[in-house]
Amino acid sequence: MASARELFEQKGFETTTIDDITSRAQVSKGLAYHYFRSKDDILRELIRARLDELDDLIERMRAEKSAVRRLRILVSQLVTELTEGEDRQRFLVTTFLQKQHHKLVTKAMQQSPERFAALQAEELRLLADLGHNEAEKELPLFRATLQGMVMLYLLNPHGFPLHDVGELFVQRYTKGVAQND
Amino acid sequence: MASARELFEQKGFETTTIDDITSRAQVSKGLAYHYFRSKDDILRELIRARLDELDDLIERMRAEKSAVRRLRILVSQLVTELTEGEDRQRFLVTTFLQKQHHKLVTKAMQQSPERFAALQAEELRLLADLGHNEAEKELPLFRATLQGMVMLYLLNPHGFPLHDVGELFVQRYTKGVAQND
Amino acid sequence: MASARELFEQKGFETTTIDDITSRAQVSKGLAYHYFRSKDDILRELIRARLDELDDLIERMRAEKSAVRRLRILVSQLVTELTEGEDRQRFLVTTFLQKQHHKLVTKAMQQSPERFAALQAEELRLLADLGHNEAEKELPLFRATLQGMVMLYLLNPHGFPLHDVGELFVQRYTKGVAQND
Amino acid sequence: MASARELFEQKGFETTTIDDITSRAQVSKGLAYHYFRSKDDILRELIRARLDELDDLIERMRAEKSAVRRLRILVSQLVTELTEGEDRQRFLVTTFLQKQHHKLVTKAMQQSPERFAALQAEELRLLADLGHNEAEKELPLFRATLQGMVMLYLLNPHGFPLHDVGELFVQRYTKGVAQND
DNA sequence: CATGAATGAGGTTTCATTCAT
DNA sequence: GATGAATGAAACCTCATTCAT
Repeated sequence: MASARELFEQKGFETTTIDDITSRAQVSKGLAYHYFRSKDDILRELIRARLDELDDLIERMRAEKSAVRRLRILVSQLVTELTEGEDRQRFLVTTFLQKQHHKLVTKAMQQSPERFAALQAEELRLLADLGHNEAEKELPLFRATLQGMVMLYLLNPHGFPLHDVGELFVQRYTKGVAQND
Repeated sequence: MASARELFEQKGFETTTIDDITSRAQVSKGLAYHYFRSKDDILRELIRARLDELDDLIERMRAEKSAVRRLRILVSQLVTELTEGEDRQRFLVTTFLQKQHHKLVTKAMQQSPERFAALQAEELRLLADLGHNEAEKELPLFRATLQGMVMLYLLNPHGFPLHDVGELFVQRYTKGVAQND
Repeated sequence: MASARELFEQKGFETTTIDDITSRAQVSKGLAYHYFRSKDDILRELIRARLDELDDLIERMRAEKSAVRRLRILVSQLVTELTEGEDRQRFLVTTFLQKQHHKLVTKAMQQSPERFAALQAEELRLLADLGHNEAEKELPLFRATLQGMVMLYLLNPHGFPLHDVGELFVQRYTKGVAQND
Repeated sequence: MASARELFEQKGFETTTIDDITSRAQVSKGLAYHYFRSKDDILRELIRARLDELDDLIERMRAEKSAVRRLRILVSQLVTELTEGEDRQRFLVTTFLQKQHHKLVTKAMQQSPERFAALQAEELRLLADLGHNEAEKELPLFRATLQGMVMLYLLNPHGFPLHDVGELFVQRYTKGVAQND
């Protein structure tokens, strides 16, 4: 799975062959099919593993009391993931977008829908705690800006001032909130 | 090219075969190679055609005096493109993101770099006219939010209130600006 | 198709590879798939071609007036096919029998069901003309014996006196019938 | 062996995998190779087991005095085997026919050639007792009809009146023979 | 300008068999 | 006896590309 992930990230799913994967992992081609039913199945497992990581983020946000610090957790998670695993994020975004993977992605996401509900709940609570009286209305815009930061960075890493924009984003959403709230 | 575009949008580039394209276009396989050097070449041409469309947007923004209306042009262009050509936008975003297309995309973009400079200039002017004294600093965040709207809509068209968010976005950026400014 | 037929007859369908077929036919593997959708499709076409040959037999029986001579046509057709194309008959019988080919065979047969009706009509007429007042009742036994000759010959060509048994079969069914009827 | 037999009968020998067999039998793949040298070896054993069953038939014919009843034993054995184990018979016939199994079949048959001699002797005695003065000459035709009944039934079970034809066959061969002979 | 037959490298997948445990 | 991870050869099939016509 590690080999597959690295190659998918570097060359894309369709462009990576089973041979690529198994020879990088130093196992036989047959073994791959002993553990995975198909190439698609490998992708499925990778996505599942990725979604599992969300739980950690949710946990950390739940544990933190201060709204401002929760916002910082969210933003710094995003910044870290991007700067440390640019290719990975690129791969994930394109995979989730591509229509031909839609079924596969949907199925993987439905395996634990409560995860997404929990994340959304955390985000709503965050916005409310930051002083928004219409958190539901604000949420999509809030999310859009975060997601857009990801996108613009991925499209042109050197041309997008990720840290600065992140900081600006935090400032904008914490204006008028006591740092220790 | 129309057939290719439709198929790329529906099934993705790698998954679409020359046979798919030519049989949809009701021409022979040989003819495709009479006009295009390779499958990649078809993609190249499609991207070029797409980038040409940017000029129109720039032109319309240049022609409009009111900053608020210019902002509305930008947002409504985005909304229209998304709602009328969801698949197309999805395809474009993924193509631009994917590493294996990077060379191809870069080359297409370098064929007229002034285009992007012009668009950026328009956006800066817009922000300044809307009252931002540090337009350069604001621009990335401004763009991120727009780009993020695109992304969230593409990831889940029915779950993202595109029109509402667009409206909210316009309001936020026009706060304190006279409508006829 | 000729190469495929020969190889299927010699080595069986599953045991014959596309490579076997194309290298015997001295064409590329790709070409086989230009004309046939799959390996199964090749088999389908071969069966169809075989069934077409039935028409010739039916025609010859229709043209002949004498019942005895018609019986001789039927038997000698069987003998000739067996002695001249032992492997071919073996292949056909096993193909028609095998459950995994059932769908394929059924479909091929349904493409012209009138053929089998015509053959059956000819056989009934033959039995009636040979003096059987209950031709319908006799037909299955008549056919069984013919089919059994095929089988026993195929199971052990050198151990089964095909010509003698054929002659005996003709005699038994023409007993009491004037040679010139 | 039971799992193998059932699967071979349903899907054919080549189409059945060792995995199919062992997972149906709920044992490990390794265990299959502990008991059988190869997949072919499993088939070999199955054929041997089948041939052993012939002894029972021979025994029952030897034990019966009345020729007519012996004939009935033979025919009813055939009818029972067909109606109760259609797939099995189909599989056996195709296996014996297929050239690629020839060696294997031949070897299995040579392990007790006396069996076939005994059966043939019984059949000859039967024909003689039924009043045929040239039993040797009649035998192939006699066998052909029986074998043909098997074939026609297997080719189209619902379309072939097995019981009626069996009865007609018995009548024809017992014409003029006292029932208690 | 137009066709489609032809190629062949390379892709995914299957499977009998082996072997360390 | 029993397991199942591991192998690798070989199967079917795909497809971008070429080229004679």
